[in-house]
Amino acid sequence: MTPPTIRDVARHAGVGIGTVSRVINNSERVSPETRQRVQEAIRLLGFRPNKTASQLSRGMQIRNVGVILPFLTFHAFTERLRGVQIVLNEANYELVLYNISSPERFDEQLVEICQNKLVEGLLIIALNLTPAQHTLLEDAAIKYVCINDHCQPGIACIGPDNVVGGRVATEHLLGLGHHKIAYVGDSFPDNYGFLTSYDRYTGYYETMLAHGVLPRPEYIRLGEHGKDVARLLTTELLNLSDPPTAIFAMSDIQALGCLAAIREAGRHVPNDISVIGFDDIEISSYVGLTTVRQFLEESGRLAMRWLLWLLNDSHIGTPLQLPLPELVVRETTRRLP
Amino acid sequence: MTPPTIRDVARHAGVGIGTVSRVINNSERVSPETRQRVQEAIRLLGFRPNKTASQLSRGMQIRNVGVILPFLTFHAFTERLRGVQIVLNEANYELVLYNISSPERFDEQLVEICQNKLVEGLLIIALNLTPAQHTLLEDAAIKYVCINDHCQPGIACIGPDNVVGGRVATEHLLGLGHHKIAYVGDSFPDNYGFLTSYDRYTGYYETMLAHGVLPRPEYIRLGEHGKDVARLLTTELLNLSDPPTAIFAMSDIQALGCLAAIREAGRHVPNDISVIGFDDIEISSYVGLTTVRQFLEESGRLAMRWLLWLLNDSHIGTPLQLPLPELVVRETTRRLP
DNA sequence: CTGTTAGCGCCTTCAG
DNA sequence: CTGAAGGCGCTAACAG
Repeated sequence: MTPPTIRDVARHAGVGIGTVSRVINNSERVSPETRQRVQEAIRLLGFRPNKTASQLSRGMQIRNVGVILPFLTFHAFTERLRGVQIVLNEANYELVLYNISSPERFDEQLVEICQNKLVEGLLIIALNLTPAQHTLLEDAAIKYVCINDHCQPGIACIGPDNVVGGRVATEHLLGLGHHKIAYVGDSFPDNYGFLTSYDRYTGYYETMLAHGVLPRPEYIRLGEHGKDVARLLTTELLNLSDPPTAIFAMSDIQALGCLAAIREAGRHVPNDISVIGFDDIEISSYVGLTTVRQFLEESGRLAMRWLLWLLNDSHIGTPLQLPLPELVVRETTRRLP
Repeated sequence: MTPPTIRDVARHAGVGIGTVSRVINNSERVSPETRQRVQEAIRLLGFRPNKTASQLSRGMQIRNVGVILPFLTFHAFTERLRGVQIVLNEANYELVLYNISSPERFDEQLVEICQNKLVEGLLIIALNLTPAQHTLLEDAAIKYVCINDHCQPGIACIGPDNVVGGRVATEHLLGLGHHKIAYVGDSFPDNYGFLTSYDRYTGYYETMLAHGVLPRPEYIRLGEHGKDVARLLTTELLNLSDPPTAIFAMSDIQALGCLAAIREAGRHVPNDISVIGFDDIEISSYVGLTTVRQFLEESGRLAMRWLLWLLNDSHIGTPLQLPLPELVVRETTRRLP
């Protein structure tokens, strides 16, 4: 059944469409009885004005940009959203938020988005595009920028340098005299095909080698993303006959899991063992976690600003760059006695 | 300057509008040269297809609901967003996110939203509506539900019972033998006219009295919302000649501030002093904070489900109820020796 | 106060 | 392959 239109209502109420329009727009120039009749017809038919038509007719066009991301529940993502909002508040765009519930649904949703033509631009956070998906977007004339670890050439993309970040973390630990340094992170590649963990691990591995210390296989603990898995992995580490004196967790959330495991084991941070995370989400400052900052909010700001340029100046300006990951020393790392 | 239309492009390229339409929709049935010419004209004029017209013409209507909230940066709000998303993922609505940057702008934005007619429904989080704003929304035929402490009669609204929550927290502390209990919270009413702090304080105050202990004025510390202010207030408390043995912070974020101050003062939680928060945001489980749970995610779910009912069944069903606030005991409270 | 008439910008036949 | 015409559902002048 095609939904009822203003014309159906008019016929039903025995009035002209102009009157119906007046009623739904609360114009004064309608007699109470007529209004009454029209409103009844509206209720009867379950009529709901078509916003699209209304907008078109009144010549106003609402500009939307979309943000699409996999986990609204991840701090590293919501914190970027803040940056996005900051930029958008100035611009005259509405923000449409798409949250991918599972990897499989991403493609579906992208197709929908392209068909809808609701948004003019799309900010794609932590999601890898296939070539097919690129052309899909191009064809739909939807401009997009990605926040992503691995920037593909020719597409607007910003992201942190995770290898450098891994190095920064590892050098900090090494500089404190630690050699028995463990790595706790996501298995790579993860479900979304991401290599974040791999890169941070690479930074760790190379730095260790460069300093002449060979990372021990039993110190590398990989698992699904999340605090609890990290907690388990850390417990395993602590139970080793020769446990590490420091842990580099690939994310702050996982670092919090490490902290929990260490506390449960009755050990103390940073006296017994040092922990460094990665991301510098807001929580970290609250709990005093030493970490590597990757400028989350700023990445949201930059990316959205770039998208807006694309939309309005229609040429990629100077590619925007994020600062390199930066060490933030707080209270969970300490010089090895 | 009114933006160029498909007709301008057609004239410029010396073709019919049908051809232009075909080009922008990637139809096969266009000769390469013609397409070339059209695309040039498009670029030249900076033409961008009008999505509204396109949608209308192709008979598709996108349903949007909006969520409007004051601080995207507040955990208590973003966690509700998750619940919203969960419900929305099933339904066929897009989510438009409005972030209020300042109290003054709220009214403006609301007016815009009503004029736009972009969204059919609105979920209003932690924002008080004036009667004028109610009728504004009614007139625009925008259904709405509020997540709010104080439900006004006749409008769809759900929210936690803060007085009960305050009682729960206070009773817990009292039950542990504490009498010297401080309250750290927002000044009331806050900038947005909210009485959240007042209500939680009321729960605290009444419970104290009911147990025959008179709250001491110097134990009541009010200030702006945030971790750092709470930290300062707590330091003041600790410097009192007769400091409290327990603190009830009106939010988990503020409780974290208390924890920081206590740590800085060289005291230990929960041995020297107990702390209980309010909200049970995710961070709290990470840091082991005892708190009062107010079912954030669930409130988002319920509210959005309600809104969807309003939109599609057009009558308020049984008002949805949130569970009462509930004690979550973790590691920051302890029986008074 | 109310019905009628033009469009809004685009897509989709339908002839050519 | 391409141009012209009709219509999507609604609003905004107009006449009555």
